[in-house]
Amino acid sequence: MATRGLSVTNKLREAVLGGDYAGGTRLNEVDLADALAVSRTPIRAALSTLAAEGLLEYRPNSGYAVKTFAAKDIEGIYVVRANLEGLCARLVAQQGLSDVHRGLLHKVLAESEELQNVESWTDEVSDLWRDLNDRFHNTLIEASGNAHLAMMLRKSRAIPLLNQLKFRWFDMGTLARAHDDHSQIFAAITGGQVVRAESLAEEHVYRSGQRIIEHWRKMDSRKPAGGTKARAA
Amino acid sequence: MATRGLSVTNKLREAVLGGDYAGGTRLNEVDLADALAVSRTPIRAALSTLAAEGLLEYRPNSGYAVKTFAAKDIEGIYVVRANLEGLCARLVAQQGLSDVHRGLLHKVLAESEELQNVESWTDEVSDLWRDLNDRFHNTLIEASGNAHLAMMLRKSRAIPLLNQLKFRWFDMGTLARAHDDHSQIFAAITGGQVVRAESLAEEHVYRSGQRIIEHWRKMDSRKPAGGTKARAA
DNA sequence: GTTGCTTGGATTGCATACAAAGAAGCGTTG
DNA sequence: CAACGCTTCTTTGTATGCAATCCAAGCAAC
Repeated sequence: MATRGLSVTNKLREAVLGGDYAGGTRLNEVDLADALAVSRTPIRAALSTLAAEGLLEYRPNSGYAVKTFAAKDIEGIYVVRANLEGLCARLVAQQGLSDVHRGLLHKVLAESEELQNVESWTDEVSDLWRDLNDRFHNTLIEASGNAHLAMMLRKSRAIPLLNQLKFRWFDMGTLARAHDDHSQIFAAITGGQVVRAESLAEEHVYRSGQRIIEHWRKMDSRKPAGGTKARAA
Repeated sequence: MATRGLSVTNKLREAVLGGDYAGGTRLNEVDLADALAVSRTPIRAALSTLAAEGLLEYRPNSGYAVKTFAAKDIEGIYVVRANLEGLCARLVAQQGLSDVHRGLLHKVLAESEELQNVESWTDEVSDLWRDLNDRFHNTLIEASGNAHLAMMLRKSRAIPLLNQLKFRWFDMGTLARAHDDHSQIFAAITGGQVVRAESLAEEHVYRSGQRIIEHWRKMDSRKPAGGTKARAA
């Protein structure tokens, strides 16, 4: 990492996305500075950046706090994301895939296919799938060639706490369905079925959103806490 | 404004969006600090925020520069924005309008109707229309009740230099068409015509995007400059 | 003429001291 | 007992000095 500011920004972002801090946690500048062994200056730079990214909330003269997301917020985010992923698939289907991107997707699908053979859903499998899933979606985004769309989707996928939850609750059946979705989307794209690619992708994201919201609600109901103070990262 | 940091952020944002700096202009911290009569600290805060918002580009140890947008970028942004505005109209049509929002939209449309009677397209009329247009779209966004969608659309509409150009090239015919679009979208929404509302809104934005891209290309071709140094705001 | 190195100036990165705003506790007063 | 105002303490906001980095100009060697 080039500068401390960037390094801190990345560390903090990861911590927030990974769920190290509960929603609403206030982030104290000096505590963070001590914990990360830098001065307040790079900390403040990082905080302002993350606030602009929408991960933190800022109140003048009061500081930064981890943004809280109610189930309704997650719902709103997924409505948008589904739409954008649909758009993305449509664009790619229209333009066609480059050899490189086709190769990448093919590889992802092959590895996913292999993953179907494991017996049970462990945390390790969960991490493997998360990686494959990310690669699939990221490749599509890159293939769309639309930088702005890429930025929007990145923001729509960066939600505090979510990484903690993501895929932990999967089972082999859900995995099979998700993999099948990916295969179908890929087929629609290579077959130039523009409309089908769009609606498949949209539906794919929408459905996974529904599952996430469900689990988010459960988490929400058993988590009364607010305004806790942050501990060191 | 509560803090200097926020004040500077807003001033700078306005300056960038308003086209005070050419694309690629490097923003020197001490110059800005002098010009705005504050120290470098709030300037740096503002710059990092605006970079996270996507208005500036940051290079470690080298500073911030106004992001440049090629016509192709504008095209990409408008593809996304059209899709999102379509989604927004669909959501509103699904949920129905509250009395307040219906009233606001009605008022906007009435004022737009009146604006049709002016004889020629002056800068003053342009500003009036910009206000009406913003109010129409912002009201729809608010009526959607989706904060994330609102954020995405805000980002899709905040493009450096664009405010300078926007609507200046309109004529009475274009105005009539835009106003008619708004009326039809409103009618579709109040009539619960969900699909129609979506495609009308999408098409409305897409078309205006086409015009903007056209004018952007013209601007681009007669603007060879790069890397100019910033003057005081 | 071109390539590579060196050096000086300009600019950003970071730490720290001090100022100012906000929040919590405490005592007073009705 | 409640409410108000004061005080004090915590935390953020700002300025500034110094260190680190980068960039360009000049020079030397090929």
